[in-house]
Amino acid sequence: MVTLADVARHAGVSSSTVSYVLSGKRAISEETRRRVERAVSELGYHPNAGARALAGRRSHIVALVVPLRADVYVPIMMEIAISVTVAAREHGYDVLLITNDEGPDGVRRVAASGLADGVILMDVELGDQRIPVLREQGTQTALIGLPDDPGGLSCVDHDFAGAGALCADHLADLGHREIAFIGYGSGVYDRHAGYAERTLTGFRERAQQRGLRFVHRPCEGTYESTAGTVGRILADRPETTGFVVQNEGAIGPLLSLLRSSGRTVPEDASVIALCPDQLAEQYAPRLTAVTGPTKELGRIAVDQVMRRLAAAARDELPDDELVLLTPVLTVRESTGPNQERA
Amino acid sequence: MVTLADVARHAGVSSSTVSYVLSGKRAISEETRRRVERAVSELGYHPNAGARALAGRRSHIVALVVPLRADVYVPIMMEIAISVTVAAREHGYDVLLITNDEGPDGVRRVAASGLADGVILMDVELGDQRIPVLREQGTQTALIGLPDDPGGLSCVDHDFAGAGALCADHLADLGHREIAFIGYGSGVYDRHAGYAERTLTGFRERAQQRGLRFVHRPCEGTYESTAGTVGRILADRPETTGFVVQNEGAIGPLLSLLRSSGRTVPEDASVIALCPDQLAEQYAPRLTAVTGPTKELGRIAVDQVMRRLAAAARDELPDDELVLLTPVLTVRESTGPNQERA
DNA sequence: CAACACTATTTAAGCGCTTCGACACTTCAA
DNA sequence: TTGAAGTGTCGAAGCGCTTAAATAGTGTTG
Repeated sequence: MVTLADVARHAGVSSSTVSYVLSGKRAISEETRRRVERAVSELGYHPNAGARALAGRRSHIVALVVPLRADVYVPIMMEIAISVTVAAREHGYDVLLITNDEGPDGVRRVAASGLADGVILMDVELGDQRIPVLREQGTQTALIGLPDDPGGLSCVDHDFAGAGALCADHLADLGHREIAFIGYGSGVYDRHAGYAERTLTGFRERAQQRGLRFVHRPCEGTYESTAGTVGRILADRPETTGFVVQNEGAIGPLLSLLRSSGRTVPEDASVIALCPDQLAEQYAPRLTAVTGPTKELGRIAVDQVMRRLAAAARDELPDDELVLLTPVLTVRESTGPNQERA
Repeated sequence: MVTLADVARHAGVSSSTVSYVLSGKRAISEETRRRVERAVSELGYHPNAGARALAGRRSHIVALVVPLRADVYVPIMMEIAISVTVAAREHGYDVLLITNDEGPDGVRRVAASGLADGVILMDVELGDQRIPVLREQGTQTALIGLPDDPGGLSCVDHDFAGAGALCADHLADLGHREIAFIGYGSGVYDRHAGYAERTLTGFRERAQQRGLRFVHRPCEGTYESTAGTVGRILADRPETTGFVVQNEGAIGPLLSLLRSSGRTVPEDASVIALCPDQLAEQYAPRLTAVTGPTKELGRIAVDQVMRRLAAAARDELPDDELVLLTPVLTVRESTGPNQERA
């Protein structure tokens, strides 16, 4: 193993000089810098992470806490995880993956041991148990999601309420008056997952403003469950011409069911999905969809943690930031004017 | 911050005694052990990770290298990542997430800095550049996937060849003679992704043994691409009654296209998918599918790394293990006897 | 030209833990 | 009764790095 001292000897300087060259925390002459850099690359030196963490009181690691649950669309989680990792690397940080099965203890362990300098929490629930732990540890934290009380933390999330409103507006603009909102399984609403509630609230408020009649139906996302839900909607409210789907698993079944009930999309029924564009493109017809910039979520969360860390290093009190990303409506082939009213 | 020394003082012993209580590496009297344990919990002590890594020359971290590419079914990657993380925790290890955009350098950095004690590589390609790096660093490594030369490494993977053979057998048993294999995009085959090639080889060999005629068609997995591919198959080989799909994105389109070409599944055409059961259940009709135990992959990879680490700690040469997990065929509603031949 | 400021480098003191060897004490066979 | 072996605890030396303080060298200024 090559150490700082080896590099120093090889370059003919003291080891602190090497350290300063590497960290840039002190002025170093051009000549010395070059000698050190040559020694570093000739010896293939990589600073020992443990020693660096111990002496520098910084691990250069952020922990990313991911949910174990699979009731959210998994590719999104992965996309966030990857964008967090890539963004963290740009700050010289690595990412530790923590699953939520340890609960608040996992977060405490990682923060208290100094394993991670900061924490990014995904899938935040209202009244999340991990938040008080992080607050009391004084760990720099960013949430992907919105808690009830974001004091002392930075947050970033999609503007789900705005996304819901966008759906309502689009269907209203097309002349639809009778809408069905097919949501996540009831478990998701039971645990007050913010994204589900906020989407629904945003949709509901705008729907009321625009004079839409609508029902919200939770749906587990399996074929059976969707068949039951959609069947009941079509039976009870045959006038329904607009469908909003938030549960990715329900999209395929919904389209099949509409077709087999004799309805053509978009002539007889309009379908708008709250899902990533990639998924929306996979169906026939391609789906009009509302989505937010997922990769940005990860990147912004990392930036927030880094800013907090930098402030704390200067002994300042970090700002609590709150960023909501604007959702985008992409009109494709699954929505059209309400023919009934023509 | 609470340190070992604080705990020692509070318990009235020396700090080495506390260390031995915690590590169990030396005999400690019942009485002392209890006093120390009480002090630990009263003070809320968590050993400093950096110091532990430095002194013990073990970071208690394994790196998991995930692909950036999205051409494999992402939920599987996530499932593996999570099972790795959970399994690692059971050994007292944490997981560092590394994306492949750093290439071999990422792996080198993490290994050479002692940030990770071991590495788990996903999405291994034939002739993978990261493998020689790991070998020369002497890092304990497990691969999820099979490289061309697994010397000095442990490997675990699904038995994709077996999975391909299982598909051929099932269709042959049902009397199908003219099969289309709808694979991944051609890029996947171009980079010699092992899983794609091995599935195809396993299928091809068994198909030949069983006297099946078949074509293999790469397919990007979008609706358009699948429509083109399937359209050509139906036009060129109208006798085709069996379909094997490996690209998850192509499943939905394939089913739609068969339906709109007037073919009923499974009466007129049998479809068998190489995909997770959860996905197979989502379609109508539910798909007969071949899949392997994904969670096991992560767990076994972790076990392999831990065994290698333990052997290396005893100054032994770790065994190279190679585990192939047997795939399982689940017959559902999308396959049936070939009616043409009746 | 002394006094000073400024720059570049070194010295040395830890960071909090693990672990080796030493030591005190007990037990037991010779 | 003594030496050997075993048991439980402690002291101290690092692990490889960062950083404050000291030092040496180099101009600048009154």
